[in-house]
Amino acid sequence: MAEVTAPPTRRLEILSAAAELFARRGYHGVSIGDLGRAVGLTGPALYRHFRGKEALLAEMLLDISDRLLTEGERRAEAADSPALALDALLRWHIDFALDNPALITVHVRELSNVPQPQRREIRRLQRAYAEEWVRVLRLIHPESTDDRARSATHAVFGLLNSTPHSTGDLDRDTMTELLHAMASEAFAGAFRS
Amino acid sequence: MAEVTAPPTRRLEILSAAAELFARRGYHGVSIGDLGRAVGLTGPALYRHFRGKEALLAEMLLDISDRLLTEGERRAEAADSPALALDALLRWHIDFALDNPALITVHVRELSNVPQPQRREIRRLQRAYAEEWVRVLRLIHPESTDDRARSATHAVFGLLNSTPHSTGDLDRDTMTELLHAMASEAFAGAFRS
DNA sequence: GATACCTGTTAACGTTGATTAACATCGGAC
DNA sequence: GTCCGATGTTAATCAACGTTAACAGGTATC
Repeated sequence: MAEVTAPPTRRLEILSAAAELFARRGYHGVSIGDLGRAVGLTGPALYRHFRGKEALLAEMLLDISDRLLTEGERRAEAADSPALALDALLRWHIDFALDNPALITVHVRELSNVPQPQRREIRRLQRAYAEEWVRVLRLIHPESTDDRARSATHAVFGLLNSTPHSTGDLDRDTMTELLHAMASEAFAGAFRS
Repeated sequence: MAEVTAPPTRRLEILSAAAELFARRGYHGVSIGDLGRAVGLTGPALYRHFRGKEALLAEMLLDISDRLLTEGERRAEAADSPALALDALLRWHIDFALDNPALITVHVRELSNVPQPQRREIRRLQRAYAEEWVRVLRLIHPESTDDRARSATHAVFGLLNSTPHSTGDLDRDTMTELLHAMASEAFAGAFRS
């Protein structure tokens, strides 16, 4: 019995292919037919797995936002000091971005195409994730302000999420260390008066 | 014939409105009708000013790429030292991004929707602009590599271009100095062994 | 004051796209 | 062996979109 529902490998396969295509051509630039073809099916077959194109995008973004927030909070709270918590957030985000460049791209670009009930929830998760960074930053720099920490956080997100546009000149480990060094110093610079 | 062409104020008005809409909803998410309505016209009226939707986007991206490159090179070469040239590039890019958040967004997202003859030219300009940064960085850090400088440059572009996503919490001057400090330190961190 | 060009408009066309309907196959439960 | 749910397919529907055609007003020039 072990399993409650059959392994939904098809859904995941579709979501993965869709992320790739949405990242490359944008949500509206990809048709249901394209999506099906990418996994060896016809367009209408997708309706056996998703309510529609918007629902597919919504599920994708919800999943990303939730993973970022949940694991980010977990690692930050497991750290022994604010400085180490920031380091944990940085490493988690960098790993995620390097592992899932397409997801990061879609996450940052396509929110506006998600219909309302779920758009609000995704926004909430994204905001909560950013606020976790702000919280940790304020512990390290209590003399600063939330606004400044928030702007610095978004700037560092931009830096880390630039990964997809970097044509893989550097190997993975080098890239990880480069991004970590740049982001750390960027934060330091943000709070040096 | 005195005048070669009448002052193309309508064209500029359309381009400006289109940048705003493309940034918010994506190229395919905006119809010709939307574009016309945004400037108080009907859709087909746009064909009096542009060959079509793709041509409009192409012109927009060509103009941005050219302005970034031309003025960037001008300022970098007017500087008295590599360090000052980098500073000039930073200030130019920050000013441009804060002045034209919508253009920056479109510039970075919609290249794939430009048809081929012009897509290649835009790519060329974008690459040349990035290479100008790489060139200046290598003058400052001759012990590093082009690959590393290129990756660092793209990361800093990501940081600077995050502006549009930052909900204007900070005033313009504060934001300028924050971005400048973060980007400068990010570069420093990229080349500290 | 007729002519022509510039800049609009509305109506029509052809295509594409998301979605749904109707029908097929297949594997397991009974 | 039959029945059924899960998962596909192809054909049909309906709206939206980019583009073009046909037509109109205004201004400027001769």
